[in-house]
Amino acid sequence: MRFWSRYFIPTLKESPADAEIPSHRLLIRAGLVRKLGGGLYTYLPLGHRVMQKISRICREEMERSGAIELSMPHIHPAEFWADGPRWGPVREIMFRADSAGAGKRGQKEPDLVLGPTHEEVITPLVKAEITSYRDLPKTFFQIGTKFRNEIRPRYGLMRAREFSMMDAYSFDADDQGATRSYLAMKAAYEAFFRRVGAQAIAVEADTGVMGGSFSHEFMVPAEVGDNDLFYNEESGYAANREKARSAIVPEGLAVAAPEHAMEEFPTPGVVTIAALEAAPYGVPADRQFKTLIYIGDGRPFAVILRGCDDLEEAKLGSLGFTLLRPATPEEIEPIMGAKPGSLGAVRDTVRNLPALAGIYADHAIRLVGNGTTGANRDGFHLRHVNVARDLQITSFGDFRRICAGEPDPVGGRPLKVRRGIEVGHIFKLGTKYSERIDAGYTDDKKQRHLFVMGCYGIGISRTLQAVIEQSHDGDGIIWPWAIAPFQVLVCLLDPQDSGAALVAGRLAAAAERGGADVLVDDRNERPGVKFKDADLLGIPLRITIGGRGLREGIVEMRWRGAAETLKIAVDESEARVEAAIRERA
RNA sequence: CGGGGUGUAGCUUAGCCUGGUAGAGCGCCUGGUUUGGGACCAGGAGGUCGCAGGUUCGAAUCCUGUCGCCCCGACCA
Repeated sequence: MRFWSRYFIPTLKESPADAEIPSHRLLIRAGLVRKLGGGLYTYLPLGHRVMQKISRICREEMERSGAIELSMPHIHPAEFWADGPRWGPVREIMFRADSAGAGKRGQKEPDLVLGPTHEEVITPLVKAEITSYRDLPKTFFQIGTKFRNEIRPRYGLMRAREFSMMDAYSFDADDQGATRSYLAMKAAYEAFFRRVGAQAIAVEADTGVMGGSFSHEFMVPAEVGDNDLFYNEESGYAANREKARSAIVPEGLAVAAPEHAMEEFPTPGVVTIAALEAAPYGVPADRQFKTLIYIGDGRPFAVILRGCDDLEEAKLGSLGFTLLRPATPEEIEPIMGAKPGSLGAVRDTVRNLPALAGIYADHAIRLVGNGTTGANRDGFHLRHVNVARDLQITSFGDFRRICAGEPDPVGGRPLKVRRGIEVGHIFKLGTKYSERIDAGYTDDKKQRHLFVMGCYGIGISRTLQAVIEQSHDGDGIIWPWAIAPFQVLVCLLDPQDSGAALVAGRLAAAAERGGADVLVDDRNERPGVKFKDADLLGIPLRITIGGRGLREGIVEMRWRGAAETLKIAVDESEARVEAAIRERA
């Protein structure tokens, strides 16, 4: 039981100017956090309590799933990262942790870095400590601080540079085992998000820089989220934008037969899809082939899409490149023979075909069949180009960005789209990390194999804010019972009245017997101030004790977010409060 | 890193265009009156106007640079 007058809950009437979204404003106004710098926050006592509760529930669910808790350093020798498979892309967001010293070593490669996650630390550990199939499988987890020099911290705890994360790593003997570990973790995640009161849904996700074979993201639907989720409730399909597929191209659709002989025609100055759509050409965008040149790990390659489609860059990851960027016009011209705007992938028109690592076509171009594309000659295009007869294609794949309304790939129902906050992510990694550092075990036939790994993360601090974003009203936060900083607020309107204070003490004790964390507002403030603060803090159950009620022999009980106030007789109030709490908890 | 914005008291801000003693509300301190939805009165403390240069008799205000922060883009838990 804590007394507000002796605790520390600095609430604010007005929002700080730099908080834009409701959850960020409420974090600050309700006295949960204060900003130290961009993406850096102090957890005040209330915020700290919520973090502790979320962490505890997370720990319980991880342990229930069989995962084993440990704790790794935050500071890592940089060589562990340099030896790992993703140093190149990841180092850009890593802080260096070298001696502040006299600034003498600033330009050198770092000796020490701050951990953004721990695959590069735990894989060598397991390599050294686990050598037999008898010790598998194992899943380890920890809950702690991560450091990422995000290019753009945002929205308070939503994307911070220092944040709290639960990270877990599974090691299995084989692929089936890894899938079992993955599914166990997925179930643990679902239980965790349910318990903390977050309405998170699992969606298929891209594996990104993490690599690996498949993955799910856990998303809290919210307008302020920066992920697009495509879904259909009836079919149960859900995926994020990077991964989402649609069934606009029927299975096994045959490419239309050629209709005419291909022919070149002049298109002076036409370098966009839109210009070719316009008079005098009048070629609809969905009858055009768009040819894009990218550089993947230093090698150029081409992607063909319908003119009306956009490339979903993340989907290029399926081609196996780790560093991707669009090619520059200077890089393109010597290879293709033309500048962007006149490119095509028609056989024999590419000037230096061997320079291309491949020509990858989106399935949807089969819907076009015969269309128009660039001639690899500035100012000329080709019409009556047939996908099968004329285009030089290495392989087909899914590269386009899908749109809401397209049929979902499971049942063909229209896909809907909404925004979401990513609060958790699970990856089936495979052997990407174990192979890199040759981490493996010996089986019962004395054969050596690589560990098949999975890795898993839950943003603890981000979950905190996502819950607020999902559960608030115009007056303040509405905490789910399980993670509320306090579950019961005893609102003592006349702290000077010893009779009222006595009742308050008894009710607070009763609430604690019921299993609640109790805060007593014993401040010398006017009732209006206390009520406003109570709503702002969002403690689930408020018990109000005031002179007016006591004269009638009653106290009041009100659930945050509920419209009605329950009046209960003082004599039965202790039993009623205790019972109400037991029922809720 | 590109684009846009912003920096004045603990918080929210006015003043800046058109240079001339830095103002308000909240919060805080003292006293009094109040006390069921952010009270009222009286008094008070608190600001080298982000920082550094420059222009000027004079700069919060104009110019240059720099730093911080916020928002939009690519990335992430």
